[in-house]
This record gives sequence, C-alpha cells and structure tokens, in this order.
Amino acid sequence: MPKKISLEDRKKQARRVVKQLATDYPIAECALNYETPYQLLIATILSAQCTDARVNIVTKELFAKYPTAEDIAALPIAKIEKLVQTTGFFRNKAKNIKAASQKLVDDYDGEVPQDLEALVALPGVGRKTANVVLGTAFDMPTGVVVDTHVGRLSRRMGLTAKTDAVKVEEELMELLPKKEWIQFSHRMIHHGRAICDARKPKCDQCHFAKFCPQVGVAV
DNA sequence: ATCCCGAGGG
DNA sequence: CCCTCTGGAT
Repeated sequence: MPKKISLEDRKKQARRVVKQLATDYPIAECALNYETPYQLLIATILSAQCTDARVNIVTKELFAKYPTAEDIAALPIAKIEKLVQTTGFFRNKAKNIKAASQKLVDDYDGEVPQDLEALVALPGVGRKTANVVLGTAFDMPTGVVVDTHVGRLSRRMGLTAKTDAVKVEEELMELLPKKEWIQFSHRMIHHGRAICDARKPKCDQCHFAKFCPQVGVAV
C-alpha cells in the first residue's frame, strides 16, 4: 500500500512533473491516426487493451474502406469483427462500433456530439474515450484522460495513491490547471510507453528520476 | 507469465 | 465491488 501523501506535496510534485513533461515532450499529440473526430472515436474504442501501433495498423485499412459512421453502420457485424480482430476484444468492439455508428447516424446526422453525456451514452464509449475525443478532436477538455499509463505513472510519481481510474482523474483535476489536462495525458502516455513502462521502467534514462519516489523500488 | 491509450454487466 | 471479453507483444 502506498503511503498517504499530503495535498501540498502532491501539488508541488505535479508542478515538477508538468515542467519535466514539457521539457521532454515538447510536442504533445495523440499517437492514434485519424482524419476526423469520428475516426478518433473509433480508434479510441479499439485501443482498449491494445497497443496504439496495432490500432493504427487496423484503422489504416478500416478507414480507407469505411471512413464514415454511415459506412460502418451499414457493415455486417461479421465483417467488422474480421477487420478489428487483431486488436483483441473483437466481438465486443465490433458490436459497439456498429451500434455507436448507427446511433450517430440516427441521432446526430453522422457527426460526433461535442458533449460528454452524449458521448458516454454511445455503446462502448466510457469516460476515458469521451475525454480523449473531446480534448483531442474538439479541444474541449472535460477531464483528464486516465488510461493504464496515466494511472501507473501518476501513482509511481506520487501524484495519487488511488487505483480506480475515476478517483485518479478527480485527484489529477485538483492538481492540474485545466489548460494542462490534455497535454498532460498525452505526454504521460508517451513517457509511459518510452521510458516508464509497466514491466521494466528505464529509470537510468528517466529525467523524472531525480524527483520520483519510485526509482529503484519494485512497483 | 504479464501487459497493452476500457467498458459493460452482475 | 467483482468478473468477462481477446489477440499481440515482450
């Protein structure tokens, strides 16, 4: 169990982290490939328990043939399953992608609504996916994207002790100014993939090591 | 064997 | 709260 950290300490630590993130990752962008908000929505649904590199391989073919909500809503489930098979959870993802696309066609003229409640009401779209779409495609941050990387790094760096993603998000929203939310998530994800990975974090190469409480500690 | 830009259902 | 869904990568 991680020990409890004071709010003041966590705020101070958050400022260090934000500063180092900006230094190490001046360009904070989404690693998923997409041309439209709809495509980002689909790519983000596919990214569950899958690497972004794998998602990009799958969406390259998917979006070339079926770029819009109308296109995917019209596809048979079996066809979608085959297209997204290598991203894992393919039956759930295929069903959700078709149903969400159909709902977009029916209720929003095939466009993606710029509203958290409306997004979360789409099949297969939870808080994490909705935050990604609103923050990245529409530049309308409604929260901090907390995926497996953001959660893991936030715990290792002493920003939170929570494991539940919603609670981690609440604590990060307390620590970070709203204008930092989007870049923070993208940069933390980059750092999580490149240096601070789950199995063997490269602490010897990590610029955060000088203020990271987890350096040299089994995580 | 463990983890990857989760969400839905019980 | 828990469990389930899944292939790919290391």
